[in-house]
Amino acid sequence: MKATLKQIAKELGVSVSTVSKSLSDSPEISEPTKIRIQEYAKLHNYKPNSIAKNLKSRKSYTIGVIVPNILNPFFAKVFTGIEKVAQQKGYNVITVISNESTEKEKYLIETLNNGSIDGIIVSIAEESQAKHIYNHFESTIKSGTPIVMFDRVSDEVLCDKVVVDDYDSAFSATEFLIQSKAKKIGFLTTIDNLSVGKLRLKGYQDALEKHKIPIDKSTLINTNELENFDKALLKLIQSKKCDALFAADEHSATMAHKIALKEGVKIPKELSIIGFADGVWSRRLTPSLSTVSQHAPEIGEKAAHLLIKRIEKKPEELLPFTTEIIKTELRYRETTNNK
Amino acid sequence: MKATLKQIAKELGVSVSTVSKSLSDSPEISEPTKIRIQEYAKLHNYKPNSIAKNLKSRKSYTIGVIVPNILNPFFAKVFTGIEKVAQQKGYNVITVISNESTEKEKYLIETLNNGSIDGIIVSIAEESQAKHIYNHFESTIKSGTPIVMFDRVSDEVLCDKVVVDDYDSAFSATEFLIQSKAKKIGFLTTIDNLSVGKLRLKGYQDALEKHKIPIDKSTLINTNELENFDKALLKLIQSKKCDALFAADEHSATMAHKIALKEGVKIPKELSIIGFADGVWSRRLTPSLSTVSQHAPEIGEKAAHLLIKRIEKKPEELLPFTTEIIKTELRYRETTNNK
DNA sequence: GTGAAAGCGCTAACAC
DNA sequence: GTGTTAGCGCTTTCAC
Repeated sequence: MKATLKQIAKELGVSVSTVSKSLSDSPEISEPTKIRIQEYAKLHNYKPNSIAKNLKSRKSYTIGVIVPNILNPFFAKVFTGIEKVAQQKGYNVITVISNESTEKEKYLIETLNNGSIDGIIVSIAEESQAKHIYNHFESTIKSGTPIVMFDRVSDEVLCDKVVVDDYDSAFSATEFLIQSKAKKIGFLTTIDNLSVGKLRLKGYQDALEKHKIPIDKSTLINTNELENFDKALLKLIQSKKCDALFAADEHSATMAHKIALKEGVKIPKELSIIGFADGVWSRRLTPSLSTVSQHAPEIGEKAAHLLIKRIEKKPEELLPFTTEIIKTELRYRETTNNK
Repeated sequence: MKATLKQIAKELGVSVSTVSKSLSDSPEISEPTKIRIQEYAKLHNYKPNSIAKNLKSRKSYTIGVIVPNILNPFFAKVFTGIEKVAQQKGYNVITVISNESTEKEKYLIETLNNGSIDGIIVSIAEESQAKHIYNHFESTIKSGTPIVMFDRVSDEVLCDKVVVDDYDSAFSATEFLIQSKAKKIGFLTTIDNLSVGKLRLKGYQDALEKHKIPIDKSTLINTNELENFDKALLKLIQSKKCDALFAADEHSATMAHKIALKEGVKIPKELSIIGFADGVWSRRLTPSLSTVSQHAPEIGEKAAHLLIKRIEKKPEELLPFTTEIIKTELRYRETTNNK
């Protein structure tokens, strides 16, 4: 059914190599035969079989992407960036979901690393970060498959990385709250066992310290068990201890928003909220949520560029590993007292 | 670097086929050699090159997925369903984004259909639906690559489909509003040129008709130009003509929510809202949004099952094309007057 | 200018 | 039990 070089060759009474050369417009072949063959190929809708080409070239022109959860709009946005660049550079993207599980992550990376991909872009599963299990990445790299990590990365693995300035942005966001006269700023997180979660907490703490504000542990909610988190948050908001909250992730930010409104707390008059969040939804909330925006598509683009650069480098040139930092942006919306 | 059958064969002084057979545990080979070879392979971390296998078997064990926009949580959720089933059945998923453009859709489907995928799952780009351009799908199917369409499908293309009962659910949702004593129910849509958009409008109209409620065109906002939509919606809400709104898509549903609150309209006392929407965010709004839930992951699972079934069928057995309908569910949250 | 042949890594029918 | 061979579809070197 599908046209192949062989069939075309047979049909036109020439050799396979003549057809191959004609279709790649080689100067070796005479114009008339080239034209004859090209027209025949077009007519029969010939498409070179990419699998055969890949086998020949020992490249798959495919990159594997492992994300913990595509429903998180941050990862979905990063993905659009990856896909865009891959597209431009002629690569396909195979996407798989680790579901935050180390076992699945291991399994996926091993199945991908069998020739079907030229390199991998990954954001580490929560479980792997919590338990510091990274050897599956190391063995993959050792086998010759390059890896680029983004957002959730590990110092223990030598590879290219793309991260956000989590520490700095948490610091600035906290400082912004201080400067807009917040007296007591609470911190909310459900991602305390992630690399990014720790950095955000540190940024918050250091900002308070810089302004000589003592840290009150009772205004810090720090659990990744969502039900307990919600209960603790309700109590904190009912206590009216805080006049501002900094949220390290989407769940805490939106829950703070929701519970405060439910409890009749005026936002931002009585309570300001800033949170890490992506996607259009922070704008859709009423009042709309002030956020730290992570430029997720750029992260994806950068990661794809780094990976493809490493895939396409000549073996002799060695490329030092880099860590790219994408700047965040504070988006002052309606849950903060802006000038 | 990477182990191949050839290398192993050379190293152990046996033939390639002996190695191949040993590794697939063929009974043809004696236990001692099998064990010797298997151990050597494990030691050197041998992995069969899937590209070579695919070339041999003329299958890629990969399915292509074309979505208009992965940032829409509906598509992200469908994707999780596809990925899950693919995973189970040993298939990879190559995901590409048409960005609602016919040209991109055409380009993508053609590049995918070169041997790198065994079949395609697609939700049609808006432009293609608006202009009724479907020949790229037809030619792909004719070339022997099966397609499964979901959500945005076309009667003009013969293939398997998975859809939601858009008409029925719009009908029931409207009827629910009528029964909860709404006097004037407006209709909002920004997806009027999509197949699903038309069905939802029809369901709304027929529900009104059944209850002998005249349709007032001035309460119907129907434009896919978002800025105009928002302006018209603001006017409609300010006019206080309606005491209920049915929204055919996420944008209209959330904008109605946002504008109503901004205008001081009490939800649901003065205005009820039901909308088509997916993802956790409708719950995060205050008041939380009542929705028509589309069971998106199930749609993806079903689509993947249908596609793989068709891919793996023997050529001699013909499989009639089916259209699966996934039931929706009304989620009564806080923007409606529930019993 | 055209074609034969080798080879990418693998499988499998067929010798021996 | 093990090896030889052919072939999946393609590219590319080398002969003619």
